[in-house]
Amino acid sequence: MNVNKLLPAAPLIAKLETLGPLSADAISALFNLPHAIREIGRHKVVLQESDQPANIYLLLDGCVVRSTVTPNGGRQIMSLHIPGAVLNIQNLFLSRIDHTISTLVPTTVALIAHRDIQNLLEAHPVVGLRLWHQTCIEAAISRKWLTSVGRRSAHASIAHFISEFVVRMRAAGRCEGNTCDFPLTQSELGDALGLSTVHVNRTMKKLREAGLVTWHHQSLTVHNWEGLNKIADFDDAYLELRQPAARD
Amino acid sequence: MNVNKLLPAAPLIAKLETLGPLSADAISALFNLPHAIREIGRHKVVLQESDQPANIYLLLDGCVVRSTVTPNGGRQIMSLHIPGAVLNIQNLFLSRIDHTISTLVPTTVALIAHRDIQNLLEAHPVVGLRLWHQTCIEAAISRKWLTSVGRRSAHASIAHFISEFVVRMRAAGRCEGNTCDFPLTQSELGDALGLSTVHVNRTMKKLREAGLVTWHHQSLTVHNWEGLNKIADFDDAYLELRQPAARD
DNA sequence: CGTCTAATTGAAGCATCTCAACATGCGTGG
DNA sequence: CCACGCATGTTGAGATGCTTCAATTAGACG
Repeated sequence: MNVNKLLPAAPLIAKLETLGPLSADAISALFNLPHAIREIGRHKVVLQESDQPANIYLLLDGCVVRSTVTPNGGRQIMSLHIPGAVLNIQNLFLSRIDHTISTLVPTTVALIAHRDIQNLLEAHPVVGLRLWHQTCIEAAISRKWLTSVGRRSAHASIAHFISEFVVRMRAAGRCEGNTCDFPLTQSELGDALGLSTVHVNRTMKKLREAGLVTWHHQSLTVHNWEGLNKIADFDDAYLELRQPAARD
Repeated sequence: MNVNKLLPAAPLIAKLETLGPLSADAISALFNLPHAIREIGRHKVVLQESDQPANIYLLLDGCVVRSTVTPNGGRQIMSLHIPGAVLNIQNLFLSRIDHTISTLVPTTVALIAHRDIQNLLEAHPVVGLRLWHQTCIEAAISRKWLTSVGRRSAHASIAHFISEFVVRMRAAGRCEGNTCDFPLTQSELGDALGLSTVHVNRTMKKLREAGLVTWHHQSLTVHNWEGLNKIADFDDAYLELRQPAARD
């Protein structure tokens, strides 16, 4: 554990602060968490099904997905995470994980001991509330994915995925205009949406021909945001990216 | 708000206690929450998309689902809740809800003001941790559903749904032997799994003919638990119903 | 250059859907 | 107590969105 250098917690803090204020003390406590940094290559496993990780993993840079494999060989990607995400906060409560977490691109994570997180949460309960809030937002994202996979056509499903991804990347300051990195392959996009690679390819072709998006070499550009959102039935409210919680 | 009668919190407390111990003080605080009871008929809306509920809803009896409707008229059910569930704990953080919560059968809920929950969480932080834990388990359930809808055949998908439902009902003490109430219609089961009513019907017929389950008049019996679990690829570990959290 | 991964396209098959008809059961009003 | 209506379940037949298999192209990288 590196207890001398500060934790590069800026992406996490930025994310938590979109959810509500954090005291200077809490922020300082986050920066001073003991931690180890781990660099992981592209398409490597971070945590494996049935692991009982002794640490909490904070995503600093890169991109990871949760996935499982079914007996017939199919793979389902269940969520995607960009920097600032805490990958296994559930391991504060659950001992095992029931899925695999793996990288899409070269990725950097920080490992933080359960004990240190627990101490921080006791000293700064507001951090726990922000992290719980984040858990709730991820649950909302998961529900949207379920709706895509269950009830939307391949076109709408892919359009929704792209819309959500771009909005999240923009909120994380990782989008230039209408262009951002897009770290998935067509095969991985299919695994996220319950589609075959072939069908993803054909459907993307139509979206491209309709002038909505282009996608080359891991870089994606949206040319017609409103058109894309419309066929996606996309509304970013569930991502809770702006408004301070109003209450009736 | 009824501040005189005790909140019938037994199902909630039983559920939270499967996750870890609660102090007698915390339990007493739960029983003494000010609340209002609301009885709701079958197939009624409890909370509607874009509502900003002023209360937290605790499910005391009955059964509810979260769902949304897509522009093409499809409906996706994203989760199902049995007594003991807190239906909108996310409204402690998020002002609006992005889906509809509706009853499957006649249902009783308790309404508790945000302020009273917040006070309780400040006085008994362990209750917050248990509820957060529960949020994480619901997220795990949601990931399993996504896997079913995205990558499993209709047979496996329905078998998985039934397996999970029966295990959850049993854990809640609402199962007699291999028989329990099954509050969904075939159409609703289809909406949960992204299938048409017709296909649910045909698939159920095959499961019945294979001697796995019978289902009549809202009552379901599993005749071959191992066979059902096998085609479902079902393992109940993600429901976290037994073991106290071991740690490496 | 040769090798590997990812993208692309064609063709055929099938799991699941849609449309449509009919059966069953249950609550309600006459 | 019967008749009707409505929700739910059941079955048939035809249509289709998506899959699978297979082959080819294009880029990236040592």
